[in-house]
Amino acid sequence: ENIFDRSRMAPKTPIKNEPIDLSKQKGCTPERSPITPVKITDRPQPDPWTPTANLKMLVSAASPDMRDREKKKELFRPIENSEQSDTPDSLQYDIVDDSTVDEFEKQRPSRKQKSLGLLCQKFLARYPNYPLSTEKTTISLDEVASILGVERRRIYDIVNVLESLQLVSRVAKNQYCWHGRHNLSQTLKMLQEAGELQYGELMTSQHKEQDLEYKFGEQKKETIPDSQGRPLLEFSEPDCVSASANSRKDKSLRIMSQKFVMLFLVSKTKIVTLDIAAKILIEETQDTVDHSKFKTKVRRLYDIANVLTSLGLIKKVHVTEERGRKPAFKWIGPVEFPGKTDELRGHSPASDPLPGTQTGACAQYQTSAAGKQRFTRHASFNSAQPCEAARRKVSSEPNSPRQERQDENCSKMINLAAVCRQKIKEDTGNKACDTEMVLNSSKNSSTTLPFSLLPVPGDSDFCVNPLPQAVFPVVQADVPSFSLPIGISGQASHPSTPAASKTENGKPTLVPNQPFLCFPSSSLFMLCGGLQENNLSETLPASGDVGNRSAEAQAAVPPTGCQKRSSHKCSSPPAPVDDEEPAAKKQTLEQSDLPLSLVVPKKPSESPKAEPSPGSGCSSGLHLESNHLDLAIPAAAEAAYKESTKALDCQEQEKQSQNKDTDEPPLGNEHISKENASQPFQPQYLYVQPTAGLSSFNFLFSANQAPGAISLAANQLPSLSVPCVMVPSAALASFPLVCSPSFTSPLSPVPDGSFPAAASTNFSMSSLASTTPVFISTTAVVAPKVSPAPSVDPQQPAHPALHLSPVLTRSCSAVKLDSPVCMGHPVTLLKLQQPSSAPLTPKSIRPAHHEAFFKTPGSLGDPVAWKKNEGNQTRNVSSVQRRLEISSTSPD
DNA sequence: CACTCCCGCCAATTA
DNA sequence: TAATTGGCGGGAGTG
Repeated sequence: ENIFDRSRMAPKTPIKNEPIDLSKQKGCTPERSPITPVKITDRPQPDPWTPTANLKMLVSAASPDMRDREKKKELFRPIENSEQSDTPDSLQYDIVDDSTVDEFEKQRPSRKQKSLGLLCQKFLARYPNYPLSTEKTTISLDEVASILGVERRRIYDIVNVLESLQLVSRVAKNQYCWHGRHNLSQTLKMLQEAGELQYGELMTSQHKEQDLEYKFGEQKKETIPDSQGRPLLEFSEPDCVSASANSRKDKSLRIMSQKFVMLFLVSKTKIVTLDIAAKILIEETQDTVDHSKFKTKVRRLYDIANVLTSLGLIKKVHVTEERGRKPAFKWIGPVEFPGKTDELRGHSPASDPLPGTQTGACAQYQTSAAGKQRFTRHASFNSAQPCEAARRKVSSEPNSPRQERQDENCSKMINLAAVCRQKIKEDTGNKACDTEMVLNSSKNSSTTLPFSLLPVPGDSDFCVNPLPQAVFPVVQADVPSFSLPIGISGQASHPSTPAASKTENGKPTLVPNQPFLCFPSSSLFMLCGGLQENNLSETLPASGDVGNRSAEAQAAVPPTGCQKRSSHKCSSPPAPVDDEEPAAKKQTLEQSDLPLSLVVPKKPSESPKAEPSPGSGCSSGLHLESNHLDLAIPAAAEAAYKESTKALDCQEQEKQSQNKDTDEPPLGNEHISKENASQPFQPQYLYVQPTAGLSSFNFLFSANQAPGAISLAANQLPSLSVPCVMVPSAALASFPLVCSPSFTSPLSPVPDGSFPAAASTNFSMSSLASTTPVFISTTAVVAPKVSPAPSVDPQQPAHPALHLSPVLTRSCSAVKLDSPVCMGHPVTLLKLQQPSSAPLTPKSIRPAHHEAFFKTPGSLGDPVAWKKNEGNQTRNVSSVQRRLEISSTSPD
């Protein structure tokens, strides 16, 4: 807290605060004291206060509340860090730009600033995603409310949702216990299972449910009506545990939240429209859907969605239907929880080896709850009973579990990697689609998008689960080597890591090299893989210019990357919320916290770091900035990181990287890789987050040069000359991997023409802007068609429009063979319009700032500070990145 | 105008 | 009874 506060503080202080400070301090932020107004540079007087502002000041002076709000605003900025904040030491970075931006914002607190999503981010920023087992953080509602400058009511909104996912649990009045995401995957799994039971039926029976959902929400209702309500309820009802009191609670936001999440997990497409969700959630009301009630439900869903978005579990999208476009949310969190892991199973309380597992969750729950309370209401999982038992049993503290969890995470990650690999292989073998399908198969026969299914790595958690089946939609095996976050890969290589052992479950076959990367959807990542080593079938080293560029980019990036976000400076904003927002609104990222290691800012602004190779189209264009390998795995990674790192070299790397941050720009990867030993050189991919404009596409650029290294399946991607692959975000989400195929001449026109300059790496997205969806397949380009009206027939696999058009699907299977990757653009490209690099926003325009950021704002001054907390740094970075993006995007 | 969703009243629960 | 929670919906901000 303190941390950001400072930064915040500083800035604001000058103006409003001063008068206020006194008062503020009292309650809110004591922390401030330490603050030194570091960068205030700008902060200056902010802005001319508008009359309103003045008024506010006065008011605030008079009323504490106002002050609080003010604070919020202020804090607001800092918040971005939030995620990472837990480790907060280094925070400074923000400062720099803030001034400009902040001021604006400050001045007129737009509604957005007050949004629940933002608030949630701030909230999340305060706590580590993967808290150490030992530490248990308790959250005081009052405290948080005051710190964040909001009314307590709002905190409840956030906490209730978090509670539904077991990120927190209520310990006592006004007291919540922060668990972090350790249990998230388990929780999700439980929800998924519950969801299948409840909703699944529908689905299975009706297959389409989802289709319907997105397609026709209403119709669906009909079909499902009965089933829906009831089953859902069950789940929702905690009763199992102790239903006792629920009246009110039943409706509670938390239950709604769980149901909402269940819908995503059950959904094939992973896309749920608001109205459908509302209808489903109204359950009982099915019949009489009051309009008002519906409206209310929708409002609540927005609340929930905002929180989930902040967690990086979903993102806003629009589904275009016949009727028009509807707001919808897409699940970008982990998708498959292969149940397998023991833990996941969860049900068996006793069995769990790890506390972390469900049981663990339960335990925590209990523990936290131990005292008493509400868990009854909370636990809505069906499994509750077991849980209870478990809980009771488990009185053990959460802590221990946590640690284990972390380990688990690591292992999980590893597993994932393994899985991924396998998948890849499989995919390669067949169509990825198929595999996916299979995986998913459970539910949908319909071809959903192949990719959609994939587990997304939003968080490490996701990764965590061993996906037995997990398939990566990835194209082919191409790259077998995704480098996972280093840690992982490293681990893989090093047996020593415990994780590895654990991982086993998923697949024994972990290959060291094989790392996978999970991308959080939002940002750009560089992935390092040992391409060379492996041959990525797909990844072609882009030999050509592209390659070079990419290489350059790599070089540039890596270094930065190496720094990892730790270097915050690099900060490429990970598509922080804002960015996306423009497009989809935001993912906010939860991920942010994650270690996205390689996040690249989309914005072209300049890549601060990269610059050395300014030319490199990629870098320049994309801005890749920082990034680091780790990234791949998101949050988990972090956790894993820490621990694993130790085991591995990661730490060292990080540190080094950190150290280097500033210094070494290029080569980060190498360093890392070396350290890892596992891979000398990792091919890197850059994943570019969809910018606002491009929301739908994701690009992956191969960074590596190594040309020959990759042997694609010969043909696989031949067609694409472009080094980059665009993937529809949707697809991407599902896929962890994307490979850039070849190098080919840069300029070679892309079929679609979509990438004019593909070669150059600079995408001019503009071309893309055209709504036409572009598919890039090695072999063929498929024109996606939108099939708006899916055949209702359940049998037919009509895909929801959203997903790839059926064609794709098919094509995938068909085509895919050839091309490793199927790129479908999901639905229509809604947001492509802007090229990522696109128009800089005014803010973005200013290079100076960015650089500053990158350089590290706060840090500029002292890198050292940063270094202190490595872990933190990462986070910080991310935050920074976000920030950047935000700034850049915001204008939009 | 539609979509979002902030705000905060006020009831249900708890302490 | 007071405080804490949190449902709920008016209505404002955005696009």
